[in-house]
Amino acid sequence: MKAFLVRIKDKPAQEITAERLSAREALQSLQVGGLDRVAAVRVNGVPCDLSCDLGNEATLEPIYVHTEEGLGILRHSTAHVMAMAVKELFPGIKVTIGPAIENGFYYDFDYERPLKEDDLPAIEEKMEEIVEADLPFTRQEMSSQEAIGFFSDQGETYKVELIQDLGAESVSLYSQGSFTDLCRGPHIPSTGMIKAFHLTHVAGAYWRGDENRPMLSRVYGVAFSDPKNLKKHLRQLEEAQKRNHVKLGPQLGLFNTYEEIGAGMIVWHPKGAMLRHVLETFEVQEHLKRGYELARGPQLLKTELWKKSGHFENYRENMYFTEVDEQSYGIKPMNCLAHMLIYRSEIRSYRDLPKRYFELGTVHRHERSGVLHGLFRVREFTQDDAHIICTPDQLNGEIKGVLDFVKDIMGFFDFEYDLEISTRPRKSIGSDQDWELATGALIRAMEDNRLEYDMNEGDGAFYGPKIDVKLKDALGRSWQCATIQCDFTLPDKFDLTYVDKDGERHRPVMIHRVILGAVERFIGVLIEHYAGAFPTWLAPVQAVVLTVTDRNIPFAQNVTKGLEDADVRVEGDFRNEKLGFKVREAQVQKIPYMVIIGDKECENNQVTPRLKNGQNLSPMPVKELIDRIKDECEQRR
RNA sequence: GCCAGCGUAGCUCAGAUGGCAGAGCAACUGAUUUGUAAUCAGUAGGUCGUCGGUUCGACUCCGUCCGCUGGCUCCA
Repeated sequence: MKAFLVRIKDKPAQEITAERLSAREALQSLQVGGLDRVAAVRVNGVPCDLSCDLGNEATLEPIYVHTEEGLGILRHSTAHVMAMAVKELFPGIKVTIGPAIENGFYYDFDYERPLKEDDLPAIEEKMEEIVEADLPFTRQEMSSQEAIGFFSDQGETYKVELIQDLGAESVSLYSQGSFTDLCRGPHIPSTGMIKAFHLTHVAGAYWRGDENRPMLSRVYGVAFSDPKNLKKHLRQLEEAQKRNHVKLGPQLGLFNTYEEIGAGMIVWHPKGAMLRHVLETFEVQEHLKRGYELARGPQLLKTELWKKSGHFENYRENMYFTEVDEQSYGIKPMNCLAHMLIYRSEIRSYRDLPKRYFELGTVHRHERSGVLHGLFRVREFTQDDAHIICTPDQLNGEIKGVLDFVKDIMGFFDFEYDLEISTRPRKSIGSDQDWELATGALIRAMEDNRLEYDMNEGDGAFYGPKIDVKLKDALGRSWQCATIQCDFTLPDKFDLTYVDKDGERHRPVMIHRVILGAVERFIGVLIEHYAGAFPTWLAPVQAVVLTVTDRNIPFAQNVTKGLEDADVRVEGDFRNEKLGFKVREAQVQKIPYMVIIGDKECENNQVTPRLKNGQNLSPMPVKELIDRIKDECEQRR
């Protein structure tokens, strides 16, 4: 018999004498409630199975299945259940990896044919059986060599590869029923804890994300500790779908794509073009306020220049080329080159720096066809791009300035965002020293501004490291918007200089940066953020004048004219229809103000505004409405 | 690019197993003159994404191309 000293975190310890003691037994004797809802347990901070044996002293924290961490474990276990079901249904199929992910789980399989959506019901049915059977998850340790033998015998070559790559002495295996998987764990006690799950979709996925390796079948699913939560989740997905900019955009007359024009090319309809115009005007103002100068380069630049900059060498696959008068030209995928030449067109003094050139620059990039998506990934887009050329001493201050700019704009739109620093990619130019310097500058600026960030190794631009700002769409997918990139190489390649106090020429450094990122993508995020109901200052149509009857048309025309003259973006709906019909249409179009004109209004020379939330304002003179709208525009509400 | 799903009227969608292409909304015409989310009636509208094949016959089956959607390490 041994003595075990156990406690729940922050509670008094209890001594238990036993031959051996599992975490479950300890929790029982510590009288922890709701044990049937405990997915796993932290033992001295390490996540473990409930069945794990404790050492002689242990601080325990139960992980309940409804918590985020508990759900992750439940989902991971559900992935194992799915793998078991799939192996039973498709003999000879190979399992690979199956982690829990945000909002669900997946498992990748290799089979003689790709799995299809039609296969899912059968898999779900089989999973149901496994859950019903309430099979316990059991863990065993095995030496890597033994485990390799074990999986080789089953033909599970991917597992063998994983174990070899791990390079550990021993590995852990988890089994439920006849199914055994290589896994770190922990897992839920038994399959019966899975109260609700649903397989959502299948997709192809390369083994280890590498397109040179086999294409696997990935099955995605969700799992919950309570069927109610599954229903809730599915409802939320439906709600998110209503915000989908790919649907809303064309419905609201903002933009469309045309098969006959080409993939990844957006056509802006009048309302969308107006929205862009408002946003771009705002952008220009915000830049001018912050000491940027406007600049503008052409779409076509000689291929020779792209060779000089390194784009031809490093970015060619993403570029379009054409020939003009037997000269090769490249369509710009970035805006920097013209700005370099603008800088170089004069001798620059240290007194002139920093130079900040801003351009709403339209670029073309050849994105792979499969990644195109609505406004979020397109082949032609406009960046709110700027290049800051400064002395090395100014670099930190300039980066911090841009970070503040980003914070202002994102705060202005009420966006939450994540920050990421990306480091040197395999295909890149420049010396190690410059890369270190540049990466260090980014990290320092982040830390000076006390910002939290993730590291994304090897994902930088070919000419320098970058800070990325990521926003989430309605479905929780994150998209890069703002980015700040340090560049020591282009100033070198273009021999940019400034004359310093010492009278000598020195090399400036450069920052590439965008705030919104691509106007297209940003508008996509905006549409989803506002669910298409834009605030007054952004709304392409701010007001629609609605007549009750034909008698009211002359006055309504006056009102419309008055609003137009005051630069309100207004439309008139004088059709011979019932008011309810016209209100409905304006509502569906999410127009901020409906201006109702009936006999009463005509008599009193007033208008009755109806807000898109359904609220009626009391009748007022047109002037008052104009002031109200103007005020909202000024305050950008 | 690769894997899966999808493409029928301007929009949303029906159209078992191959046998003359349908509805609602929108559009147009007329009636109605309307007070806060759909007034009524009529008319018109389609090379079933493209091109090719199989077949007596293809929206339907096969192939090609075009386009759209989801996904392509959140690491056992």
